[in-house]
Amino acid sequence: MSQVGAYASRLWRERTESLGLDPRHVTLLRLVADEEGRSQLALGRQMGLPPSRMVAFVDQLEKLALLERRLNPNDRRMRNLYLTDAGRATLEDVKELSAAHERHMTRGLSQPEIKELTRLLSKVASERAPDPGTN
Amino acid sequence: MSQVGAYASRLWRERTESLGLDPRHVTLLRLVADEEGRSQLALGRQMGLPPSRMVAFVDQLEKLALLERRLNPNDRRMRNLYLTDAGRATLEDVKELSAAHERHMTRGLSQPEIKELTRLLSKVASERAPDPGTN
DNA sequence: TATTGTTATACTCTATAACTATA
DNA sequence: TATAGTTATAGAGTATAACAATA
Repeated sequence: MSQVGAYASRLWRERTESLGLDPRHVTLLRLVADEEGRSQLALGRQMGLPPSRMVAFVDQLEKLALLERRLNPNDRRMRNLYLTDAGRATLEDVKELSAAHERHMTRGLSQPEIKELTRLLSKVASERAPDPGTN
Repeated sequence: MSQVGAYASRLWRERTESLGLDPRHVTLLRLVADEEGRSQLALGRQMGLPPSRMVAFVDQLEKLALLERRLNPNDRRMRNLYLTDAGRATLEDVKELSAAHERHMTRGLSQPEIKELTRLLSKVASERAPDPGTN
């Protein structure tokens, strides 16, 4: 699982680089799209990033004009994040990239095998315990 | 696949830390055990590490007295690597850790499901060109 | 006084290239 | 001159803590 996962991650990284992004940029874009207007810190917590790291990621995406910070008028300490039109367009590209990636990774499997692999991996993922355990 | 793989890698890292090692230390120990007496550079190439990085890894494992450098008498530029008795003992611990890790990751699956998952992942892995993995 | 976001700082990991000792 | 290994150095990525603005 680790080996195949590492391979999938590496290939995904290479694909995202064709958009000038890295996988975490993509994750952030997706999270912003899920619910626009959330604060930097809230998104950072969801991604497991400390506030100081979020600054850099948001800076980079804002520099690429894919998202923008807007001051929250109700609490002017907060910067809420919104996609730009370019950001939305980039997310469409990401979806194509993602579909191509999945097709590539599973190209040796039949359709039923893909379904079964997905089911088994989901089952493994659902067992995820917060505590690594003594076993 | 990426998600489950990342999770498996993180847990494996945490387990190896209980031995004061990291996953690449373990990989290096295993490679040395596979064939003792190979040179640093040869092992570094196999792990995809440049010579300067190998120095640090071997230094660390030698400091822990898990392996040792011996000058090759035929070509005194070469340092060939050998396990110590402590290194062999540690590899036994690694095997237990590894078995526990596998049991933990697959604890939600039945025995036939484990076999099927292994088969499908192997099939996916076999579709790609070999590349030095991180384990 | 607490919270959001930013900046400063230090630490780790890394690759590259200079260096040594052998060949 | 070439090769195995080492050391020096500089760059990227990171976490932590100090800081400014706002509440």
